[in-house]
Amino acid sequence: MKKLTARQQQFLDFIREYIDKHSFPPSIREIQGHFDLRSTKGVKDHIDRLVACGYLKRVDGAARALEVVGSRYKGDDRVPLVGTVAAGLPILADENIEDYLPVPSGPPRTRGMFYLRVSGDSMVGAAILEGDLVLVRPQPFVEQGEIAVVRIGDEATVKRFFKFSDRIELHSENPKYDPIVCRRGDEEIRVIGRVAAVFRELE
Amino acid sequence: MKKLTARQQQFLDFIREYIDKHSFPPSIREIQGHFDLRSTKGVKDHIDRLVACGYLKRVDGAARALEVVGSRYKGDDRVPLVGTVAAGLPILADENIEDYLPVPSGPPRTRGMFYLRVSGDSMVGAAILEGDLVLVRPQPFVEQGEIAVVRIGDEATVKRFFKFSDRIELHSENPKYDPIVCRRGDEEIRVIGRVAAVFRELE
DNA sequence: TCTCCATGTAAACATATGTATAGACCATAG
DNA sequence: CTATGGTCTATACATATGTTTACATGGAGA
Repeated sequence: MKKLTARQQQFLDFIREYIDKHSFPPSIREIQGHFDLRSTKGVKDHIDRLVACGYLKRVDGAARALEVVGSRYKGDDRVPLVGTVAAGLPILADENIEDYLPVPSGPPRTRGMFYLRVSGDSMVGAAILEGDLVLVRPQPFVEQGEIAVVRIGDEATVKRFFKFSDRIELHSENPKYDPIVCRRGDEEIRVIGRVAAVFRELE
Repeated sequence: MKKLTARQQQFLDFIREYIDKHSFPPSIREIQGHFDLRSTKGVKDHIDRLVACGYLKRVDGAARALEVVGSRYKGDDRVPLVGTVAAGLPILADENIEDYLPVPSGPPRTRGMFYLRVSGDSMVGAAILEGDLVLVRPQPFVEQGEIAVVRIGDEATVKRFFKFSDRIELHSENPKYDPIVCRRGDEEIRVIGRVAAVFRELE
């Protein structure tokens, strides 16, 4: 990513601040006004360069169709909160979306990710408590021992996932609960995704 | 806040989704296109009503100047990540800001709040692990037993806070560590704020 | 039934906004 | 020095976009 000149940085900063304040991007003439320019051309030049360098994206011709690259200022680092784990399916249906929440620490890819509220105390050993939100990255397989959201029959739960040649084991992180062992022919288990993060509000 | 009709809700939802996807709001004609309308008037009517009911804000006449009310889609629900607890002060200096992160579950007031990275394992019993981010709401006092960020002399730590007539006790949630007891005349303790939430990325 | 209201069509219209052409100024690298 | 690129003025133009007037439809409730 090419280095920006001081001036270019000023333009980018202004666009960011404007979006922060208004929640939509500025028009070219508004930028022009902010920098006290007599022509829109200068602004256009800067925007074109910021786009060329990858700091901005835009839709040509459309009004205020600017997007600051770098996720922090993009809308789609929000993911839906789709329901409660172990609350039965379908957990991924659109109608189940309770809210849209942002993801702290803009992760590399939020695409497709979603939050799920945890019920039960089976993962306290992993510092995941009842009521916590887990951020789920959907994927069909997880690494040995990773914390996953899995579907068992009609229910979704959070467990530590182990796969062996002849069976799958789902371990709770709570001595109160025994591992769930699943062999061929048993009720079907499907991995929904990996738990990428945990969020908890206190009180 | 007046209840919305199903149709109005659809329009609001679409605007949200559009912003999520593009990071800037749709134009009236884009909304029109999405709902397969033959006229822009219907859209205008809906937007006017959504504005009247307080679900949207907008700048009249300006292109794409829509804002979904509820802050969730506004930029300013971000709070700074200012450093690491127990890493020494000053933790609130501007120069210490490492990043700006969003707060899931749009809390009532993010104003003044900030994230702090936890070092050490003294709060594992409260499911707060090394490396977690704690969201801190600055306040000079906390309730009995609440988890607080406190400054002891030159250092900031996360502890459970108890105040008695003659002393203050700071309890770890880890049997390895004894409570810190502080009486008048001892090193000064100052409450920086209450831990309002915890965020952890796995791996 | 009649009215009201949410919803929509149709067609202009006004203006907000992006784009283009032509050229100037200036610092800096070659 | 000379060329290049970054920055900007001036002006005009094209079009994307919001606004408005007039009227139609269909369901819910008085």
